[in-house]
Amino acid sequence: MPELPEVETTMRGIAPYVCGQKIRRVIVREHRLRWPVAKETAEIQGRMIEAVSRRGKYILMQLDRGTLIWHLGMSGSMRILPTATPPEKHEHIELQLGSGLALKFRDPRRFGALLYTDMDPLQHRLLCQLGPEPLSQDFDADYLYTACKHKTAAIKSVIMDSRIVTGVGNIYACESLFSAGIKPTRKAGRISKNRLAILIEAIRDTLRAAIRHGGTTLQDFTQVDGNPGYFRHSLQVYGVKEPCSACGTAIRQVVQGQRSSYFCPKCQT
DNA sequence: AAAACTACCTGAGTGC
DNA sequence: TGCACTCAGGTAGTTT
Repeated sequence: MPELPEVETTMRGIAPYVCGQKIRRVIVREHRLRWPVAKETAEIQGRMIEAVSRRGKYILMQLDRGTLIWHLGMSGSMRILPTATPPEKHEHIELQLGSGLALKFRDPRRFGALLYTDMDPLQHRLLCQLGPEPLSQDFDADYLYTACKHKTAAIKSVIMDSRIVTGVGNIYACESLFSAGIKPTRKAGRISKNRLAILIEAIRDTLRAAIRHGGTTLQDFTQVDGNPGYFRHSLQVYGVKEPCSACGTAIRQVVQGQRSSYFCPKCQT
């Protein structure tokens, strides 16, 4: 499931193949994604891709004029393949490049998106409300303590709120809370600043480790070369059937805000 | 104001 | 074998 590490892996994977390339042709086989594919994509033929970056779970593709904004949704992935490769099922969008290679976007569940803006993409209405990047210095204990203060919501829903901090989804929220020894259902306003500082480091460490492993593949996600992400083998609680690796207690699964949370009832308080 | 819930979607897995 | 059903989750928008 594409969270920050999967998006980062994808962005790094495509960058060497798309930066400096001219967009020769755009094919949109299915417009009905989370939002209809931006109509401007019909007019970007001939433009140059100058840079690729990431903000939260969005991939920004800066052109010589305008910016493409991609989101992988829940099942999106990107591949770089020879243009002549026959499209796979659910391969909705293809950017054919001057190199003879093509960027191919596949998304079975169509929760992804391709948007376009002529303005500063960070001011786009979907991006302007995003909180700090979890790997940046802005995300520190003072910030999180202030954000959590007086909140009665569970800490897990707080760190999954993209306005508080961006890029943390269900899997990495569960894993980070396990690393920090904090129960996902604990009320955010009832956690000390010291423990929040530990949680911040746990989030950073978890995300960085996942990026090193090429992300987590449960079903659809693939790296740009088609390989899965290998962080699945490092998961401590998410979807884990075995007892806790630290203390041997059975991992518990509870539903929180329509999402499954996994935690060790002994290690996490 | 904040928290909880809903809709969007397909494929994998389960049980009969 | 096949059908009906449940579950998975990112996030904008709606309701409580």
